[in-house]
Amino acid sequence: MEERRGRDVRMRDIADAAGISRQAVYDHFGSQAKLLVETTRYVDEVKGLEERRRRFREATGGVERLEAYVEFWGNYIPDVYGMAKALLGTRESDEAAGAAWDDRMGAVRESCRLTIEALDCDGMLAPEWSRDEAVDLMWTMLSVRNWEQLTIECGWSQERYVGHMQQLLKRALVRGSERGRKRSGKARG
Amino acid sequence: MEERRGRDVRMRDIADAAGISRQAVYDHFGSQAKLLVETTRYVDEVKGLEERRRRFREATGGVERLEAYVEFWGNYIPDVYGMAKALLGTRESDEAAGAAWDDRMGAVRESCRLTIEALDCDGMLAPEWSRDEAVDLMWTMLSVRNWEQLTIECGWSQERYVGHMQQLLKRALVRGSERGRKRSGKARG
DNA sequence: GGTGTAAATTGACACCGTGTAAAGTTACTC
DNA sequence: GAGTAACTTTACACGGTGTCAATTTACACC
Repeated sequence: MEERRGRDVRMRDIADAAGISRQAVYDHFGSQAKLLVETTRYVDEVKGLEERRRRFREATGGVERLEAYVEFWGNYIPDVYGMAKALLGTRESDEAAGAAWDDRMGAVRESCRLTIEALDCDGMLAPEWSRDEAVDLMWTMLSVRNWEQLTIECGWSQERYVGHMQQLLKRALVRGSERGRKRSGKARG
Repeated sequence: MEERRGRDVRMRDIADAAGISRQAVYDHFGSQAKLLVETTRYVDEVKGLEERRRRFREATGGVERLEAYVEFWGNYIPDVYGMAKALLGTRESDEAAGAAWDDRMGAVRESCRLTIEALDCDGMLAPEWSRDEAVDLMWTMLSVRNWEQLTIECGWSQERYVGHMQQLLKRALVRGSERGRKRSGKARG
């Protein structure tokens, strides 16, 4: 899936790639949707989702948290893009795949909520945003589709994507939007 | 398509809705993709795309242009959402549908380019953005997917969507991001 | 070696969607 | 009444998912 970027996820192709019969795939996973859901879980484990997320949670201040989360999630997307694309593809047609995707996106949203709350507690949430709306916006900006469009279609590098997203969200959501700083990503203690 | 928001665009359903046989649909349009492309054109006509676009082009200054375009496009999306969704669905599997979509999105991108250039000519493009990157960003922010997520999934009203998008893009892209103003949308002269 | 069992294979098939083909019907025109 | 265009009906090819049943392979245990 990663190689083919989510295209050609026919059960036939998967079976061939795995060197087993199509039927064996069904014996193991039951259906395409279930296979995708399972694989998503597996990939999260292999790619160390929890380990990475932990680093983000260490950040306490609102702005740091925002920067940390954009960096974490923005750099996680490319690792799971193929999977995500495949899931997205079956989302419309399959209940289970849809639920799995929504679940994932719910987790992202939850992290956005934590970030916005931290920001608000610091008194740094720009006054024209309600918490909920700020969460909605941050969550939407960080969608896989947007990452796809900016990096794959527009050709942005991963660093540019993360940097611009951090900057954009700070400008949009942080009170007094610190205009002076260029990047404040990882070079801080 | 509008009623069902792009789902169930099987040829069977379309034929039934039109009260004709499935075969007749093929006789008229040749294929699903062609039907979608034709319908897109038709909808543009009915919904007065050109007429609406003209109003946007009247704006001259960079910032006005940005506001006008976000208002124009942001308010156009809901009128064509069902169509867009259907096109998006077949985009992956069909060449022609993909081309039609890319063509549409290319037009949006072009308008974004005009806007950013106007902004730059006014000396109002924030210094950390290159023209190309600013276009990429504006174009991505205005994607149908983002509109879908914010309005349909998050429940934003159309006015909120347009207002926040204008504000967000101004803050992100305009030098000195005018923080004072609340909305400057449709109360134009 | 012989038996039992679990995993995998093979091939057939149902179902659904797109798209094609051909024969027949309806209705309108000259 | 002949011709023609639009439409219907029926059948079918193709590719994808998912199911089923019979069979083979491999391994463990006595």
